[in-house]
Amino acid sequence: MKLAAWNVNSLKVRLPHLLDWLADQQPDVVCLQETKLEDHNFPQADLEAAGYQVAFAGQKTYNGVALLSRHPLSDVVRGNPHYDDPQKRLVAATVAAPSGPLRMVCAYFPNGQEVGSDKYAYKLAWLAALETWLKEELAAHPRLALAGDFNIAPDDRDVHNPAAWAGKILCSEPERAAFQRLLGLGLADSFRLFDQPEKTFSWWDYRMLGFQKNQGLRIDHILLSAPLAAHCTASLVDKAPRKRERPSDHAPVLAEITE
DNA sequence: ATGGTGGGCTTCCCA
Repeated sequence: MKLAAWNVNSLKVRLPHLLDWLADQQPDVVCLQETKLEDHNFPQADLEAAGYQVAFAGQKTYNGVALLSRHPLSDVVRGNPHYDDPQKRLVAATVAAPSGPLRMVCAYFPNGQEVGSDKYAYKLAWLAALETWLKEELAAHPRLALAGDFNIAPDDRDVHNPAAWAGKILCSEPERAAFQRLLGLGLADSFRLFDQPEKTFSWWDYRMLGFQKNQGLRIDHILLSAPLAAHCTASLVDKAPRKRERPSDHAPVLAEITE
């Protein structure tokens, strides 16, 4: 089983990249963020033709998430039942994986813009509500994965220049504490289950030649509940799509789980 | 401290 998460920064623009990447990698489940499409514009036929069932929650201009699965999807939930949010950031579904049902939660965490701003307060409130909901989801679904753009670099290892980013948005202590609370629910950061190359990131600013200089952050994650983490055999960032022309500013992340 | 780039119902907002 190959699970993936990718912030595509406009599915309309990135659909060709996504279709190429699906053909290359053949992931079983993919969580997409920043689709920026209303539901009636979602490219369902193209993705079904590529072999994927889809579930999505989108809106115009901003946000938008989608789940793709080669196995049947059921029990789709859009948004957090504990947090009435006009911003489309969450979609969850149960995947009928060969090894048994897998609860997949696709998330686009708020960016927060700047520590102390209104958007930062929203981010922290959203994180608290996510924790409340996930506790219930985990109780109901022991085999659960939370994947997406967390907009949190959990550790200084996940930051190209920790001194410059210290206390800043995506790296602040309250954000990192919220990430640790998610782990405290019984989730593991799949990437850190393995030895990893230093300076592995998943997002690079379009500006200042960020990618060329590898000035990035690791903010896209796949968290696994214990029964899944126990069977995880690999977790990595696939930088290849970020090297293409007109790329998303994020690279896809992957986790493999033995059947 | 600023600004660089990119996407979007664009002349600003969000990342």
